[in-house]
Amino acid sequence: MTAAYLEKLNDRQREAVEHGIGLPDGVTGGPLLIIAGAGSGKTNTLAHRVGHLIVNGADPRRILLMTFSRRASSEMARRVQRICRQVFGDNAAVMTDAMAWAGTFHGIGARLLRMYSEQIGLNVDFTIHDREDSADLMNLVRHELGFSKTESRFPTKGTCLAIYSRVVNSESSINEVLKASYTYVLGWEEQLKQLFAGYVEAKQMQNVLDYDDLLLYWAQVMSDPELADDIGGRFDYVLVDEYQDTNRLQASILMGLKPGGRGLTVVGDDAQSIYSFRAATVRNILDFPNQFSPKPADVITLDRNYRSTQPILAAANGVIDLARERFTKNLWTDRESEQRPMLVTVKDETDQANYIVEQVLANREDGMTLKEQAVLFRASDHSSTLEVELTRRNIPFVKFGGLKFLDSAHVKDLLAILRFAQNPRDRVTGFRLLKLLPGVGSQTAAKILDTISADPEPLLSLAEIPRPPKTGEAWPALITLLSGLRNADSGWPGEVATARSWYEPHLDRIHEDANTRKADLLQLEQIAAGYLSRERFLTELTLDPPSATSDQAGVPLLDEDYLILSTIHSAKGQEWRSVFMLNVVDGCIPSDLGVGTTAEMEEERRLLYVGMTRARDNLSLITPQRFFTHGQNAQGDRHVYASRTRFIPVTLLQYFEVTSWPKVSAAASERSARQIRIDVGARMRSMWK
DNA sequence: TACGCCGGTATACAA
DNA sequence: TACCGGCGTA
Repeated sequence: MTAAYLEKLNDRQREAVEHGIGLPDGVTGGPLLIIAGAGSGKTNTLAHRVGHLIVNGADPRRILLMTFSRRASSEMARRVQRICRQVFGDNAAVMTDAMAWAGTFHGIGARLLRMYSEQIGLNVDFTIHDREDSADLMNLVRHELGFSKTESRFPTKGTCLAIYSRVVNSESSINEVLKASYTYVLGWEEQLKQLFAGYVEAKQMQNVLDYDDLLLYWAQVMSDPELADDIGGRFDYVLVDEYQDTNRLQASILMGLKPGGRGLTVVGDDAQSIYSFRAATVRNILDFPNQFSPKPADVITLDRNYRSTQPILAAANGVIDLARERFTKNLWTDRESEQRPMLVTVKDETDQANYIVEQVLANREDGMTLKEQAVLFRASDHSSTLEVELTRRNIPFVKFGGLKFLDSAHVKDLLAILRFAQNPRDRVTGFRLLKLLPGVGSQTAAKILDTISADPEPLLSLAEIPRPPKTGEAWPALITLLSGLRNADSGWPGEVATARSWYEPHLDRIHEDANTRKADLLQLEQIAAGYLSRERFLTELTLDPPSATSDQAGVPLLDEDYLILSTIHSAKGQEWRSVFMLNVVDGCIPSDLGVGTTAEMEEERRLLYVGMTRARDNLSLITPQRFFTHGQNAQGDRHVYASRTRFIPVTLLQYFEVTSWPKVSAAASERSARQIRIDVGARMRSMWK
């Protein structure tokens, strides 16, 4: 019996889907590595494998499926269901809804840690710090230890956290990390050790975990043979997507879950490894097969690309061919096209924006919707000029990546109320909340938090301490609010509205533009309504923040047509008919910040490759001759004259249609710039003669 | 001790 | 630019 859905796969894909399934007596197959190039049907193949497992009798509750983001996770679930429907009909949803263990590494980690909290001595009500909270806590400890007043400058909170995070995620020593990436702080090694010890202690006292803890605690749990057996025994199959972007800690967890590799499948593409700043290491995927003995993992390579036209692929292959180290083969396709990708020179960022608007509208005239087109860039702020132009021309767009809704102060304030109610030992949150009151600064807040955290019921003791001077009526109002939240008076999600109505007067007092911010708070309240409980809301919002300003359900924009703006990182796994890449110049790609080592440079090259391989039919790389930069060095804001990215040397130009825009006026404007019509300088000088 | 002002300096991408 | 620490004032 051959299922119909298998017929649509190519031989390699089918091999990957069927690997180890249908063995006698329900024996689970050995470890499998699928090397899947860009556009090779990776998601589809993995979804088919999961679907095929379920169709062949695997228990969906015992499948662990880890993806890179929740967006990827829900896309996967959708496809699995579609596949299962071909066999189970309308009952398919019952099977796929039972796939409770699909999510990100961090999300799954958080769930398991809550489940096993008692066994590992963790309070089940732990809250999770996002990056900013973690940095703030690091800063508190940094102050306590007196490192903020050192003679020569101690690294900032952000740098400290970055170092700490890398040490944890790469499973290496501080010394190794400093030598590799932070040589300029090598002199602070001892102090950093002290700081990190204090940071870890503070987190434990306050019952908070940071992102890294979710993996670190999980890995620690897996080092206990009994617990490892118990957790690993929950799952017959473990599948991991985007394995090239996992770090050593994640690999350790995986090996703990399935030491022999039975039922283990990982999928990835070393040419698309772009997350080393999060300590991801391409070695994970390269070394995967030989982790197992006596027989290494089977490897299946998917190198047929179904996405891009041949000329686009030729150009992308040309770029990645120049990489120092390569492991995967070139991709191939039979999608012929006459149209080579464009390499367009424009005068500056304004012209870059104008060119894109013109092309996007022209494409739409030709029947391509805005949603089928995307503009990609290296760093979030590269799109600002374009955003202004799109807004001016009334072209709707949604931006992925970069600064998010959740990062704005007023949203964090409102969340702080809920988080403090959930975990009143969280000092960072407590500080944020208390400092909203008039007349309360760091000193007063610290005293209050010191006092109440000594009590087994901090929120109850808050009501008993003397009212801090200068707080007026704001103090009893806060007490009422928090005790209401503690007793769950308004229930969920009603308490979000309660918190909001408490916060709004403070918002008015603190911010000039209170009204625009209030709209965000209403939106947050809507989002909250989609979650089952306060704990779920806070956890999932922290682990998987909306990746775009309009990423939430219920926003009318989702029904409309809009252009996609995205960082290259956020564009991972996606595709569009037409792709524009901004600022394909040295200084942007490669970023002038990230070119310290060869490894970093190579990652920048892969980043360009990832961006280019998102395109199906049209690809335009744009190189402004000059672009605006701010404050990266002593000169501050200034224009920089740019040249084409070093990743496209002259030898690769054959793959592109090289042109400039606007066609006519480029030469003309250059002429007029050279021709001086009035000598202003001379006039100024003559004023004083 | 809260808070606004000022000058120096870091450093994107993101679960 | 945006943040951070230091300083002066209420």
